[in-house]
Amino acid sequence: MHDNIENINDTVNKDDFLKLDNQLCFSLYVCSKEIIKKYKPLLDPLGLTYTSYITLLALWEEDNINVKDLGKKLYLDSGTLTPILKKLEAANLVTRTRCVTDERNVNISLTKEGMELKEKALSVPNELICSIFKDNENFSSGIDLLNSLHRLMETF
Amino acid sequence: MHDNIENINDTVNKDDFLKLDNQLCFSLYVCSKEIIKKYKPLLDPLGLTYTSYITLLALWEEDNINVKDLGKKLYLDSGTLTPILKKLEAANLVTRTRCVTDERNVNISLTKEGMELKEKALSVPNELICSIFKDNENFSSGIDLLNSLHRLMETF
DNA sequence: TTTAATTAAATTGTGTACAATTTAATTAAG
DNA sequence: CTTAATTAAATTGTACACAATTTAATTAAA
Repeated sequence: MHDNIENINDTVNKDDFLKLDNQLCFSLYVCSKEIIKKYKPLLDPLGLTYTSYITLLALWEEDNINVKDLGKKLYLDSGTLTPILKKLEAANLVTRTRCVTDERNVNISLTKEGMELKEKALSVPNELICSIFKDNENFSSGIDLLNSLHRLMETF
Repeated sequence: MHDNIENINDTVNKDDFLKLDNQLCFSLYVCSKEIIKKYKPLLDPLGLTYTSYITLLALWEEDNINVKDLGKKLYLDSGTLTPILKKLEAANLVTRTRCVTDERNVNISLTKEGMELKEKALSVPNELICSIFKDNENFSSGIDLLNSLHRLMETF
């Protein structure tokens, strides 16, 4: 590993590495936040935050899933999910029930309202993309780029 | 704009768009969080969080900058920055002083300790990259990819 | 100039994130 | 079988992140 550090230093000035725009994470961090802000006007009418939206996305893909598996899909732990799921329950979009065969698990299921909300949410991805890109030329390359990035990250 | 929506629907099923892995933002959001977690063991010894680290990065690039301009660089508002800057001040890394010519502005300057911390932080970017990538082959393409993505986002 | 509008920070309130701990249930080991 | 280890959620505590409001200072307009 030390060899690799040396390799990088051969070609790039160490000081440049601290430059904000060279930071691997900073770009991701800013892009992510900026896009999440773009979701807000689209999700507000549905009564959803970004986090509750992706939670429902996961449930629309796979209903009746426990908190642990949901967290694995969303890369969120119970500390984040539990309060969000309680709010979704209070909004009558999901139910939270202890699993009868293993009382440690809590199963999350969509209610009729939760399922119906999907129809309203169908337009969100397109609206988001329209609000980001002027035209759709860049779109597929953008998605490919991000997916490959995501796969790369999963090798962590 | 409606034309563009139609174009997308011609090629991609509307329902597929809701699939989590097709989500533009979700990939960014997860990658960003995962990398920030990777910073933690590197920043803990310096007594920094990720946000205070990028704040110092900005100051190491440009010292003696007011909160507004710092926020523009970091894409953070005063609601986030003020508490962080107060903590950095309490840690003796920066000073916060009202600008004499315009008392509305607060100038942030590095202390001697704040400047010296940069030397310790020089190794962080390399260490981070080593902890993410097994080898450094993918590195420059990764940075290019993210920089182009970032530039794209700045056209919002 | 005296008020009105603008601007920069700070403050307030809400909503994540996540580490660490706790609680309760299940499984494994002796 | 009974205790020990493990597991899943929930809880607790800390730290952002940002919208909206407030406060104080500056600038613009009447």
